[in-house]
Amino acid sequence: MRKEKVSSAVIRRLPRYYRHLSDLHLAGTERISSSALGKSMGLTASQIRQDLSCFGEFGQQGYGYNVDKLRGEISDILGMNRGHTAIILGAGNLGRALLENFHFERSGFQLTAAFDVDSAIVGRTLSGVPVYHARDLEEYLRAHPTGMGVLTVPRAAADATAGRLVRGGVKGIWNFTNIELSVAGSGVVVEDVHFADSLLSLSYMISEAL
Amino acid sequence: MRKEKVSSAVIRRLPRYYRHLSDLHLAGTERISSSALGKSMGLTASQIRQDLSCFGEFGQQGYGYNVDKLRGEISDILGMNRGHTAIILGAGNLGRALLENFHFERSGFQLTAAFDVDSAIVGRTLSGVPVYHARDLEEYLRAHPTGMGVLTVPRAAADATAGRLVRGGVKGIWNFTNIELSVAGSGVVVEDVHFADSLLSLSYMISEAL
DNA sequence: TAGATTGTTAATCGATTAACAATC
DNA sequence: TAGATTGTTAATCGATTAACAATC
Repeated sequence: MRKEKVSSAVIRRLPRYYRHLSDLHLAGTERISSSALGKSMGLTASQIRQDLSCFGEFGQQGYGYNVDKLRGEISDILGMNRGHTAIILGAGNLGRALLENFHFERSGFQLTAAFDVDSAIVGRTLSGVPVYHARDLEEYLRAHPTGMGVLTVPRAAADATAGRLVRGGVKGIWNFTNIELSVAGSGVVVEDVHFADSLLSLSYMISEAL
Repeated sequence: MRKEKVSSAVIRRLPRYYRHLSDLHLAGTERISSSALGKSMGLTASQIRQDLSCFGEFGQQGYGYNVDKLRGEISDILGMNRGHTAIILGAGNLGRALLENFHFERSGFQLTAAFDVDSAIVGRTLSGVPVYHARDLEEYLRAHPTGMGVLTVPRAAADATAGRLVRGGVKGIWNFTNIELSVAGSGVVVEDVHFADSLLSLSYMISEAL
């Protein structure tokens, strides 16, 4: 029974399902039951069946799930085959690390451009991606409608840059700056990667264990 | 009423409280009520009071909370003042970006060393942190007991390196590799930063919005 | 004193788990 | 056919929200 509104707990598990199914497929596994998958992922079989039932019926009684078929279904659900485009804002250390090492295309995103203000890199091409001056962002977005912006600018420029992205029509922002963006209500979705928050959670858990 | 076992939902919110209270303090705000803090963070006042009550009583009826005092209490709860030490495993692009740009000390961690196998950087000092050869990890950990390891090695080396860290006595691993480490049950806590999972969640949300 | 706001107990809501008829 | 396993409904568990006496 499909759901119209899927809870964020379920959405957070979808990429994990995708990753585990990809690994299983790579290892040559053809089919798997919810209970076997649950055991390998540390979830209950019930939860897996309940999660999948938000999106449709992908299994077969008495058999389980075809690994590659389910992997494909989940990649569709995640929107990995929609040809999303992305640009990077801020080609400093972190932006460059993502640009040069992260495989955007494996998540279904095509990285089309990077923007910075440093004249030492503006005009160059890094890992096949052209670097433009940040002042030309609006012009670029008009000519090349873009789905998502990776925000790796310095803290001070974060909110202003996010606003420019939103006005330029992006649908989502992958936010690596350690502030909470004030673009709420604009219809744009923001996914935060807060390193500091993550580290502090770890600090808590380490400290508790002592 | 203090709790012995605090839920992970609460733990995830603590760093946000810390960040907001720090901003408020910087902005000169001396006191704040749970309802005002809730409004600015998008939480209910009830939730904030419920969360804090896991750790003690920090407010005053009719007044609210002293911003700087509460900030200090939360930093203690998070273990920010325990002098945790950390090392980085893998000084590639991402490891270097963290090494050179992330302020570990602001989260209470002292970064004492980095490890890599690349002879071009082994022996050098990056941002004040010495880079040793990965083969010397065990020797280092014996001489310098370390609280936490930042795992930024290539995927293929991830699980083996995690095992060496655990046997070397670290209490936690900050895992940037996109695999799930098999160190469960060792008493070591693992905090995952799965870029690809995060991006796929964003992909889902962008795709839904269309 | 009157108003504000806490910490805590009770009520509600949502997510996870268990149970089971349907069926491959 | 018999065994396995699904999708779904019901039961349980936990987290969030509401209410309120206590008190600054």
